[in-house]
Amino acid sequence: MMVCGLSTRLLNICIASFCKSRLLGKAEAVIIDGIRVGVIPDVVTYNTLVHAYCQFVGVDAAYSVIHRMKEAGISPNVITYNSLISGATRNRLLSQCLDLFEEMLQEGIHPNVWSYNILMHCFFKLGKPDEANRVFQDILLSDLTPHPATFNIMINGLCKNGYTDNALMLFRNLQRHGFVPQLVTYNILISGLCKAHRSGQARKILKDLGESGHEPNAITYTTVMKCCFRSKKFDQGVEIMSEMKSKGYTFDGFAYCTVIAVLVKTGRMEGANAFMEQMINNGIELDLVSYNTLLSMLCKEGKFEAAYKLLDEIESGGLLCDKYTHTILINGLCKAGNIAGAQQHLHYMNMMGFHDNLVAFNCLIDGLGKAGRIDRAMELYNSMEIKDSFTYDSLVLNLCKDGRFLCASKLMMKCLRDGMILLHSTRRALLDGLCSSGFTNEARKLKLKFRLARMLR
DNA sequence: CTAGGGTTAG
Repeated sequence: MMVCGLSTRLLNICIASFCKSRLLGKAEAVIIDGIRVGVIPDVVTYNTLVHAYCQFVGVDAAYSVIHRMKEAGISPNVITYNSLISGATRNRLLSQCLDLFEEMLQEGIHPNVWSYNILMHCFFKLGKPDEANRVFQDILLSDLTPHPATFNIMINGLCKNGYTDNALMLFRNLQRHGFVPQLVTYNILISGLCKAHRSGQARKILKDLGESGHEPNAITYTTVMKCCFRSKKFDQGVEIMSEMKSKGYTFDGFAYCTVIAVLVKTGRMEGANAFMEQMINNGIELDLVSYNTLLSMLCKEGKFEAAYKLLDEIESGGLLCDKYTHTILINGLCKAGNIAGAQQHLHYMNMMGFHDNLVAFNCLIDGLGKAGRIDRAMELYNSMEIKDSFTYDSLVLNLCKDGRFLCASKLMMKCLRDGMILLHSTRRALLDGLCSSGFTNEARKLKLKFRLARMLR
């Protein structure tokens, strides 16, 4: 018996190692081999497998493992279900999350605090902060002991759903009640505040972090670096990067992509190329985001042959191009003046099931407008179900450039009715255009509407 | 079962 238990433990270590390296086939083979020589897999074996399938394949594949474990006479436990629910959350499948939760209760398995943490995270991820808050309150009122992650998930969810102030308030309140923030907590807040354009508060939290005894890690540095770049403090951003290097942090794919993207965006191609080379030489495995970053580099340099080749390379490597990949190429083609190529790729993108990629449509609208084909841009606009302020900005500006101020003005009115306020420069171009072509009344009317819209905001 | 950082358009 003792020997058998030990063997199962060894089996589990072996399975975990294969699963970590995404070698699910090998993990399965080891289980079969083990059974042949009398090593019986236990609930931990199956849970490891369920978790790996959730992460690398999908919840449905993981679910079929559950059938197999039941057949083998092993009952799933709370950890099995937590893995499944967490997998469904990653894939934004809310109804599946709730179904699994229900199923767990029906199986007589008691959810633990992690089950509720995952559920909260799920509600936040799907933009339902009220539901998440209800779960949070339930945890506090129940006899479960909240885990520090419970608070972190709550603070992060509030930030991501636009409730930065509530997140800060919760943070301070918790501190008053003896909650000791972890490094993650600081990272969550710094990121949230940066994204909400509250760099003053972000700096304050960064200072708190420095005084807390925690050492900022690579995630902290990447977050702050991104914040610098967004507020156009490029030198400061690069400085942070070298500080990160000198402290010996691994400069990982996240950090590299942050820096390379900003170098590409600001046209510093030598630097971008140098870092890309460094990233590859350092043996960092390229994932889809890195490939997308590389693609944006090639497009900016006008190397479209290489760009198309990269698409094939991505897919033959087993990755699937996402909406970013398509948008980057379509935008690149537009900016290079190859509208036909952009249209062709948009068509391809639709065929691949990305009809809802608004950013790509906006790129083509802008490209068509800049190429003097504003009527074709309007046609495309009319065929679109969803539009945003980027759509209107491009159209209004290009209509103005074409001298069609009344048409532009009509579109502007539609925006205002929908509660959108366009860029100051766009509004200026339209007002100036209307005035100089004698439509002073129209301009006056529009100005009044702008003022009203501002008041209603 | 473990929350946090990276890629797209005006």
